[in-house]
Amino acid sequence: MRIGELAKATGTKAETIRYYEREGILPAADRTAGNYRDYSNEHLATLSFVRRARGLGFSTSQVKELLTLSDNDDKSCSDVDQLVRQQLKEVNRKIENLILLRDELSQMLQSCEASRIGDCQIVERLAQSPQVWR
Amino acid sequence: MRIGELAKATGTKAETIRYYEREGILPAADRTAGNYRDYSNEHLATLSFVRRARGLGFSTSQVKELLTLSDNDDKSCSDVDQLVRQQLKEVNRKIENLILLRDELSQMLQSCEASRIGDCQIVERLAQSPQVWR
DNA sequence: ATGCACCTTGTAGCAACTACAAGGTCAAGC
DNA sequence: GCTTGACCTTGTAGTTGCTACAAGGTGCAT
Repeated sequence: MRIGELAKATGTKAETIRYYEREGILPAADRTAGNYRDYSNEHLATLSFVRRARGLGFSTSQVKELLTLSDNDDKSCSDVDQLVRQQLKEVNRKIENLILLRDELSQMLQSCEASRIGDCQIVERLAQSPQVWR
Repeated sequence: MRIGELAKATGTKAETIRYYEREGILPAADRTAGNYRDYSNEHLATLSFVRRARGLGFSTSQVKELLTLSDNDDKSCSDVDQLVRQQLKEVNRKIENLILLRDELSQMLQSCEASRIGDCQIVERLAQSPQVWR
């Protein structure tokens, strides 16, 4: 299949696929007589894997690692497990930070509500300290 | 104050401050006889504002908007409110996605636990469809 | 006058794409 | 057989928000 078809099948832009090839994430495809890339079902499977892992927040280098790990089956399981665990930790960290952030933002909005009659405090809140800003 | 002092006071690298100046986020400072940047307390307040807003996940262009909004006091409150609301929505979206992601990752780990004796399913799970990957 | 911390500008790098530009290929329609 | 249009090729530059040099200037203490 040609790059456009693969792109459609995986929801990836053709340019991104070429980028993955340049970066060694996706193996290079065969070429047709007219120098078009010609992808196999293995490519399709690999690219799906890559997109899914990226969607789960793995970096491209982690994805590369996952790919090589899944190539040699023995011993790989604990390494893969390790990577997933690390990623899970990272995700939890992000969630916690975002929740703090959400709380701050909604407090800002509430302080705006509260002072409908006067002028809202959002800018002051952002400026944080009670000094007049500008 | 010189750039290093401002940097220390706000927890920003000097290079980042110069970057903000180039990008028009922070107004240019006066210069000393020796061509060093010489910052005022207003700069300090503005930079604190910028860092705080960035820390809350506002993009640099949103920060610029917030800065200009807070410059002309009238009418600004509802616009600021709007920006904060938008940001809050975005943050909630991110949190939801991350929670989905977390669930998937921990399910992966559990399927690994479950099949201690056999080989773990993580790679298969990533590959998603039951086709053999590679 | 010499060392050192600090400053200046300019440029390049990071991640992970995305967006051109300028040109080649291929099938369909007239 | 020739054109049109969709698709493909390579290469390069842009995006966001910094960060990291390199090569040189300033300011102050010893």
